[in-house]
Amino acid sequence: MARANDEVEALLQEYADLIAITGGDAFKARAYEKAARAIGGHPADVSRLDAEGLRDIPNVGRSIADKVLEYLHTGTVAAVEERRANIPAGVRELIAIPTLGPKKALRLYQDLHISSVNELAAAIEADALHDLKGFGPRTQENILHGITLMQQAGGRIPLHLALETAEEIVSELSGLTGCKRCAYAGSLRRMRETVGDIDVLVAARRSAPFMDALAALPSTAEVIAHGSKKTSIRTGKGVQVDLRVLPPESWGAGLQYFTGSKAHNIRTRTIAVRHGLKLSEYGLFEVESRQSLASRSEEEVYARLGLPWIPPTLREDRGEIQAALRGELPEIVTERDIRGDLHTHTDLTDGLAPLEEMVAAAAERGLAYYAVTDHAPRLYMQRMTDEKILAQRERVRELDGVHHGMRLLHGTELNIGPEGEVDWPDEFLAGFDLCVASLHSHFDLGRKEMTRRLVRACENPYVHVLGHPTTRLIGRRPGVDADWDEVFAVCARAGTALEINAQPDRLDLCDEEILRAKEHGVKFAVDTDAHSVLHLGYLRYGVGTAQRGWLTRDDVINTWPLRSLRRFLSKGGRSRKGAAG
DNA sequence: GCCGTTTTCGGCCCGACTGTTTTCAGTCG
Repeated sequence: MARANDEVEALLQEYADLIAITGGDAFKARAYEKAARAIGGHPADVSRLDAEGLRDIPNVGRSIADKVLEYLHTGTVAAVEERRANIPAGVRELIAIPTLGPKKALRLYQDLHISSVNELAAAIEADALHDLKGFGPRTQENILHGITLMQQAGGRIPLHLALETAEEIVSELSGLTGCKRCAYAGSLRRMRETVGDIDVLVAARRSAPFMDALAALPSTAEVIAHGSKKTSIRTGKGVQVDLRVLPPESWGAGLQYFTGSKAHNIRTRTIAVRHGLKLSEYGLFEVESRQSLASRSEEEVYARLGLPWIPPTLREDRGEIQAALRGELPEIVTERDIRGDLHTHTDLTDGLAPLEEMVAAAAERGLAYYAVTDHAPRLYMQRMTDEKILAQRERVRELDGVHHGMRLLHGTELNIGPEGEVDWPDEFLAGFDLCVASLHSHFDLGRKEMTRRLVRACENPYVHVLGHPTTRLIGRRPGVDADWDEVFAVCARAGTALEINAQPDRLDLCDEEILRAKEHGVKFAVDTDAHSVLHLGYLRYGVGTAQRGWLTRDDVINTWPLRSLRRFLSKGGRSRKGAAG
């Protein structure tokens, strides 16, 4: 089951969208948006809260608390249903298209009765928009481009949604009698940034109970196929799940086979053939005698092929087989290796939780150090001032070491201006323990200007980490265009770390860029960019991405002991920056 | 619709960019 908080968040967000589309009070729409975000990021389960408990959540007042209770008791909210009756669901989908907001969506619906993304694309193709006010050629071009972007992600689910769904199902099926093993496989196990469908494997003698259980789960909206070897369902959120039940003795071979990738498996099967063997999802066999040589565990299968066990995040045929044969597989970084988080927010800017709560939650997770990096003034909407951030620093110093001895660093997330300049003069920047610098505007400079801009920011002696370097949003916005090899080289030289932002819609840098950057000798920081306590749990997605980029502990500065990290942050004494090369 | 307080209502995330509008509306971060 999805968390009730997530369902409520989605419902309130929908209501906010519907208010905006129907031209309702913009502040009211924003109030619902804020409440949606607050509930989504609230650590406690809203389905266990009463009216009073709900109203204790910031930005939730009487009206919204009542609606939440109504939803939890009846499954619907009358006010939302009313608005839904007036606006087809497809109209709301339109505002997911970048550059197309509620106003344009309403105009398209009212004037041309367009109520789906496909209808809109067709209308543009047919030049049906030429008389519509506010829809000039550039606007139409931008809309088409936005639709293309959406469709490129098309059908693929973001990693975190897939992982949450998979874990729920694995947990359900693991509890059934006769279940020897249960795990998810496929691209999800390899931690790809998006996932086409979820593969779940069960090792058991009898398959029927598991097939039936999957089909009967409350989250199952549709049964696509229901057989004895394989059952496929689609969840209410549109995620396809394939379940396969294997005999226990085939577990390892099956897990290896269904984890993929296809290219990796072709390699392993080729090695098998070369040994006169055959590798399938049922085991590794001698061709002549058809005798099974290995199948119970992945380790056994790989070992019989003359290979060490290869972590799933490396199984992309990017040289991992060759490295394994040479005995040179990297010891990839794990979540346990991460000692600190170097990019996080509080409610001083756009985070949801106060400093105290973020710090306490981080300490609970066992971190040894933690950097607070709220937004700098030039992200105007955050209204940061010198006074506010200095007051925060005081408080950070007071809290340093208070929770489980966790050490605190006071930092900020600077904005990289069009020329590569950042907020605040050097004297002021010198007061921070750590500065992340990120792009938040001017995403469409030419490659040359963008490269120069990033290079200048990374050469800044007060910038320690380049935050979400490409600034892509998966399925919504491509990364900025720059000569990344040059940027990476500069980062390596200047001692500026590249962030691997763990927010599941960012995962920025991505795996392939990490591999390239690593070639240049860059260091990395795997950060959650947490805006709520729950986001601290996103670390796993960042670590998965780092693994896919073959990173080891040495490559990732926030696996280091604090003393080593501080040495890195001093950037060779700052003035001598770059000299150590 | 929420919040804070100045208990009864005014202010709320501000500014920039884009495209098309001819003076600004819509969208975004």
